[in-house]
Amino acid sequence: MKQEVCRVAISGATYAFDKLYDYDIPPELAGAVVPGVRVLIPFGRGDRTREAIVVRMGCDPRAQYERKCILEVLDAEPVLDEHALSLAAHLCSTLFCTFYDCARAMLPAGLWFRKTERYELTKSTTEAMRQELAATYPVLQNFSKRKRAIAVKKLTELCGGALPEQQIHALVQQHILQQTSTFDRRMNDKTVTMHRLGMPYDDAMAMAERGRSSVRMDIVSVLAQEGRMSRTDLKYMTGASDSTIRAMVKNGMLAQWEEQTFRLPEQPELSERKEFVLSQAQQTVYNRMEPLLLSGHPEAALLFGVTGSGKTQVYMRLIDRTLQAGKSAIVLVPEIGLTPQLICKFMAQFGSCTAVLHSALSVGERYDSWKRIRSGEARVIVGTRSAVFAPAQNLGLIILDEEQDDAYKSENSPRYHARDVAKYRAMQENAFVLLGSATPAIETFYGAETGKYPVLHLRERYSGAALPRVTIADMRGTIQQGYISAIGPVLRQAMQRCFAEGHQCILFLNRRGAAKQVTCPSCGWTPACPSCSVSMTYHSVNHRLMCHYCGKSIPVRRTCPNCGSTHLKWEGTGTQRLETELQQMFPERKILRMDADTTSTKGSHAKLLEAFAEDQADILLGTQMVTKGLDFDRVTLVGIVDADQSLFAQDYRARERTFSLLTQVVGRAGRRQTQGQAIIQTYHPQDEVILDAARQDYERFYEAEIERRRMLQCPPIAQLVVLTAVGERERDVLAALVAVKQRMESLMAGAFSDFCYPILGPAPATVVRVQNRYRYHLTIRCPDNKRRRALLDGILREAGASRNFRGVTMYADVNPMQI
DNA sequence: AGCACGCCGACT
DNA sequence: GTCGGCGTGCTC
Repeated sequence: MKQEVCRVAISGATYAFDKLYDYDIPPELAGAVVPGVRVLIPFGRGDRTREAIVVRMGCDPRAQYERKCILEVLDAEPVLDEHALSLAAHLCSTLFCTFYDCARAMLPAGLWFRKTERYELTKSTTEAMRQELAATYPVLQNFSKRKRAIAVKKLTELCGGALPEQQIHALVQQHILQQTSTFDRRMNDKTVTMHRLGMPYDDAMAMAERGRSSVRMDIVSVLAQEGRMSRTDLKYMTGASDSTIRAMVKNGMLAQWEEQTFRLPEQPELSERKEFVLSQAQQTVYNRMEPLLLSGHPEAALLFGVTGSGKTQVYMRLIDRTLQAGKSAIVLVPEIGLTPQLICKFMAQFGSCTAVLHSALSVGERYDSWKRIRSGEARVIVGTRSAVFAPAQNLGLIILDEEQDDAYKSENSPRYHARDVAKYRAMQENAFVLLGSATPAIETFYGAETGKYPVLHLRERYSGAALPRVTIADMRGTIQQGYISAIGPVLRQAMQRCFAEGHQCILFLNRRGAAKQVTCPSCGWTPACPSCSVSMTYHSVNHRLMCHYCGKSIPVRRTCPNCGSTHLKWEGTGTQRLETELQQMFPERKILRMDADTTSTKGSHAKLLEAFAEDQADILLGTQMVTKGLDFDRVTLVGIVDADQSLFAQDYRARERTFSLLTQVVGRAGRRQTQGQAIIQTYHPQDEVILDAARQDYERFYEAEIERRRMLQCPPIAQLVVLTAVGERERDVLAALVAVKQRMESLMAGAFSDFCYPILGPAPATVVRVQNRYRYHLTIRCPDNKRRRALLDGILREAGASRNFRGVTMYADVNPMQI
């Protein structure tokens, strides 16, 4: 009988040596080795055991090397089916990532195994030999013939904290000891480490004072106040490090235990399916989509519906039809935490055949969902970005809600866009991709315009509510009029009127966090993070300065360390400061603030929204978070405090993001009978983006923007590949990029003369230094084709293998969201 | 990455 | 003489 062979992708490979390796299949494993199962194989000179995935049967026919043998098969059934394997291969070649990067994105974490390395005496070692050798190698005292293998961790402990590596190495060489590895399933529930004081307050404080440790004293007083706190929060509040807390647990000052993390409430009552009636407009677009869904070919469409036009009902009807046709559907949402209302609707409608995939689930829960999906039991899958990989059986429909959202692009390897993956899957599995948005991504609309897929419009709000009346409030000159406030006179009056009518309002701050910077007016000093090239911002909750990139925090200073001035200035309109200001402006009104600070604990987001919906506050104040999928009957006024903030970022998508944001926020006003009002405060009332957003005129915005993209040669007109280098030594990082640029240019002059495009850079990344690592990049503006893949593949493999680039890692990102 | 092999300095 | 430094090249 012919010797069986297969080709595998190995775990833990870098891009430089990530390729298929051929292995023999021992006869006893013959039936068990099929494409998609994970196996253990010996790899490298040292034949260390590694995990691998069988990608296909057979081998490289021209192979002249000797093959090794598969050791073990880990799965009874493939974890990746044929579609998934070919999708992974496609992602590797287009996104320049390793096969295992893809596998990690596609499979639930609960499936991964933890490798435990153990040592044991070899069979041929006698007790006499062991005793004799123990004189020279004391580590042998821990072993006996009867005892099973000892895990490295245990052995380290037995040897007093340090593993005697030389001894072990020598003993392995002499075939006295051998290493074995086992892979244990880890399915631990997601838990959070909690702390409280481990002794009475006075004793703990005395201990901390004796050690003259201010951090410990802080920890003790914070815990005395709060009683109990998670380790994450404790670190946030006090700036303590893990090691400090661990030491305090060890000496008894703190107690520690594990607690289950919050989970989304399991299915809200499996109520009877609500029959809903589609409006005329909804029915019209549904009628156009149904044939696409049932065509049996790959299809796509853009559902372009203004905010409040009832896209969700159309989705529901489509999913219903998909299920009737015996197929399954995947619904992607940008961020599950922000759309609890949507999830509940789906759960209520499709009940037990729904599976939700998101990060708040425990590892075990996610694994269970994955199994339910793979078995075909769950046929409606609602989830975030990575749910696009869900092993849906007989896939018929993929919906991307709010398809323009940046959250659909992965920030780390594999750097995929869920929209592209959805299209690829649709292509393979003859499914229908529906992109839904009120402000489609420029590239999506471009695709529709160039005839790749149809656009279906929902131009009116469901139930005929009018779009809000939008006012642009010119903020120029308000300071001269005596208003130093962030709330200008126009918005202020509108708010007063709104409250007088007994309504609620939403105020939107156009920035990421509660940014509040500290500066010294006399010398210009500003606190900078010691490990990142950004300044630190003030957080009132813990009264500390924080770095938003690495999370480091330091206590607030009263004096400038540079010049000694005691008049430090607190700058910027963070949500926190605005809250204070609003409270003074409207003392009798209740304000809910929603930002990274107030929603740091899981579930607090939903609680805040609930409180607002139940009328417990008059003003909802927040950042990006208030823009998503909220639907409140009594909100008639929306104020955008600082519309300009995101307008002038230097990257090419800044205008698009601003337009989308403003349009979404404006759409939050008046979703029922009453016509709402939106007020956009700006210092640039003439800017086209502001004007177009105020008019809610997407097409006009699109025309201007696509023209800009054409001028700038940016996506979707041209494509960008950004090569980033990261390393601790700045000049090494730059040198590596200069070398790579030269190499590419010489290739483009020679073997790749048919693929010659300008290379820009090296340029510093937006934040040059993060956690003491410098990042620079090259930008190549070139089309996506075989030649590009070949060129970049070669470059990245060379760079990864080269010794000259030690300490510098390099990766490519295709059409990144931010440059 | 992680490991073995190989070729030069300061030790028993 | 040898133990061990880390530069180099390979991984089916």
